[in-house]
Amino acid sequence: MKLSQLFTRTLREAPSDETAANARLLTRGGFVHKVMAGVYVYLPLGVRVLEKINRIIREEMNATGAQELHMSVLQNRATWDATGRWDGAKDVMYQFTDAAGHATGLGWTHEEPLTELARHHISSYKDLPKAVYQIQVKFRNEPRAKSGILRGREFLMKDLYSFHADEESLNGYYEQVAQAYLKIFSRIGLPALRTTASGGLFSKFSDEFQVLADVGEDTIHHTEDHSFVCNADVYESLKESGGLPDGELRQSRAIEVGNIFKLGTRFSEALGLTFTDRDGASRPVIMASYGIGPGRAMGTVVELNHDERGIIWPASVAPFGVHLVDLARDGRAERLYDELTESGTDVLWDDREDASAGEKFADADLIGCPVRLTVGKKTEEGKVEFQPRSGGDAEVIATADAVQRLSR
RNA sequence: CGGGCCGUCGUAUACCGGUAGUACGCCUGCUUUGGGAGCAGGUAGAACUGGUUCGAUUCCAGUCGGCCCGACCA
Repeated sequence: MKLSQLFTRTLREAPSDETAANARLLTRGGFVHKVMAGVYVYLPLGVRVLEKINRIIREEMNATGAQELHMSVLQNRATWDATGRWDGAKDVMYQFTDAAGHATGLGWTHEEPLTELARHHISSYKDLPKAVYQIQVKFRNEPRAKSGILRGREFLMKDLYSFHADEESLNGYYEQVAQAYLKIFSRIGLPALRTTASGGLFSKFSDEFQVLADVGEDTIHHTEDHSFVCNADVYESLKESGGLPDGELRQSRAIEVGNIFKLGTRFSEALGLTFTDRDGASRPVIMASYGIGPGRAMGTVVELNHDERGIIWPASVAPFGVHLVDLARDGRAERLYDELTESGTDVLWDDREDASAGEKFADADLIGCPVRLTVGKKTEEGKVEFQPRSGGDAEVIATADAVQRLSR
């Protein structure tokens, strides 16, 4: 990608009304654009990051045997009346009447429509277990959007739903997904803590995945080594029942990047999702749901990985692997760009004629690709300056070595 | 939804009851190129409505909008 062709440009200063680091840096770098409170456009650079996050999620979800589908955003009232949640959700769900007079809503979660859908495809114990997921936009009329892209009214969610004939199957898959979640966050570069939370519907507890950060809106209690972590909802009841480990627990703010939840038969019973068991009896399907917010994960990565000059993306989710600063504009950078591209490395080539060296370096720091390569008049023929964004000394190496190092 | 702060060119800011200025951006020309270049010229702005006033961008009220704290967040 040539920087001269990029749709967006960077801003020298952040909008004065944004205080969250993720909003300030993502806006300055041209990753996102705020339309209104809690509603952000993802610009080309932002989409590249999101797509890398989503690819990781898909790989790990597919590895559990789950299959991707794509639900509708428009939902009808009848589905929601089956569980009584049409009225119950009226504060959070965008509801309206369409031109034909039908009560319609925008999806803020998909348990009801997904359960209804599953009735068409699950009717026997032989059809179980099954798991499907989507990466979809969700709408929630949040009373207070906040913290840049961390809490919006329109946001992406990966939601996975699993269907089981018995609890043993449910518990086994639930644990499998918990492990997949830890793997996903690790690959994204987020040190997520599996956190005991209130169970709500079916089981005593659910699991949240929390990343320590001061901008987080959750409070968690944990041992120093994080071998035990619980959220504020269950802290008191664990304390009363002696469920806490010995010793002093720390209290920290954290961002919830994922949540997994056993639903039991709440939705299957309400919507008539049953299966016929071996003995011929009709039983409700046992369900669980599992969510990750890819946009929130992206914002969390920025919160954890930046300095005063800009973002420092982990290689796994960086918009480009390499930011190639071309100060010489004599064809050498272009040859390097071609070589790197052919070897499978994503390169953002700053080929601008009218930008100063300082501006190019500043933009490279701001956009935050993990490696900056510089070709300038000072650079010897056949050499290139290699500078990791995360810090450390710049080194001048042969272009061939740079290509080899980056293609690994 | 309660509380607080705030709305001035695209962005960041200044000033002022009477003419809206600066920097960056953007456009033109020339000169520049290893840490946000220089010169010259140009472009573009007071959220909306009402009130006070001879006169309001400025003061007052309402509306709309943004941020922060809290409540809320299957």
